[in-house]
Amino acid sequence: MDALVLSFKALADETRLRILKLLEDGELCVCDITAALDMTQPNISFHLGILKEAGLITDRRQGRWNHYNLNLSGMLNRVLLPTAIERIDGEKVAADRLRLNAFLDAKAGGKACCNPKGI
Amino acid sequence: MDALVLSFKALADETRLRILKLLEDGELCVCDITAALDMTQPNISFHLGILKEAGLITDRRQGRWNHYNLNLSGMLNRVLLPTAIERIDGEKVAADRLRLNAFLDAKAGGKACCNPKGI
DNA sequence: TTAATATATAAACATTCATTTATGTATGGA
DNA sequence: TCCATACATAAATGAATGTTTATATATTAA
Repeated sequence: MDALVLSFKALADETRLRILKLLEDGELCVCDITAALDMTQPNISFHLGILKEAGLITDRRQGRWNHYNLNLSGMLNRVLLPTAIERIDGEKVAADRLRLNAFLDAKAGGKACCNPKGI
Repeated sequence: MDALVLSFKALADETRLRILKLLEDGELCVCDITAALDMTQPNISFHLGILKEAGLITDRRQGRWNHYNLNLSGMLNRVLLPTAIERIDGEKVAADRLRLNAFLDAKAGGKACCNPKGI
């Protein structure tokens, strides 16, 4: 039962649902998510830690980047993740997408990853 | 998204999962649940309030008794409740069932509802 | 090898949540 | 009408959680 509580606790937070929603379209690194949600990096790392601890996401280290992905393995995750993601919506989610795209564009423009605007 | 967070918050607590598990077999009044979980009555009422607020259970007042039921209406509940209840298990759940049955037997024996042992 | 980048971790603080104790309210029986 | 019962609500406390600020670690580039 503990694992079940851990999963529900991880899902019981708006910030973490917003992160899962972004991951629906594929893996992202911490700086992508930080830019998209417009929050501090340690805060995002904290929430990613909780999602990972609950087994809802996996991480893949590559150099200094840590890429996070949805973990769709296991019966519980295959029920909970689509059920949740399907219902995550609203103004914040739309704004997250806009900021993420702007950030990814800046990255593609050849600038540094976590500081694409050179600030 | 708020309603979704509310649902997950309600499910993210062991005590509330134990209550849902008991309700799987049919409606119960507050004193039944209080006896089964061996907790204080205001604490049980607190948790029932959160489950009701999240729409996971309904209540039916009859005289001085308030009977609570699983609310299986709505797509989200029809996914979440079975998914959760199916996975709620362990020693505490077994002990809850034993205490509940003892309490229901005492009630059937003609004693007062919330104080079947006359203490 | 020095500096910058990406991320994690730690400490401090604020907030939310669970639990207990105490009290209020409504219902039904004596 | 009075009392006991079933439950809810309020206040107080303690524990868990989220957020920020500061710092540490690891990797890459210059």
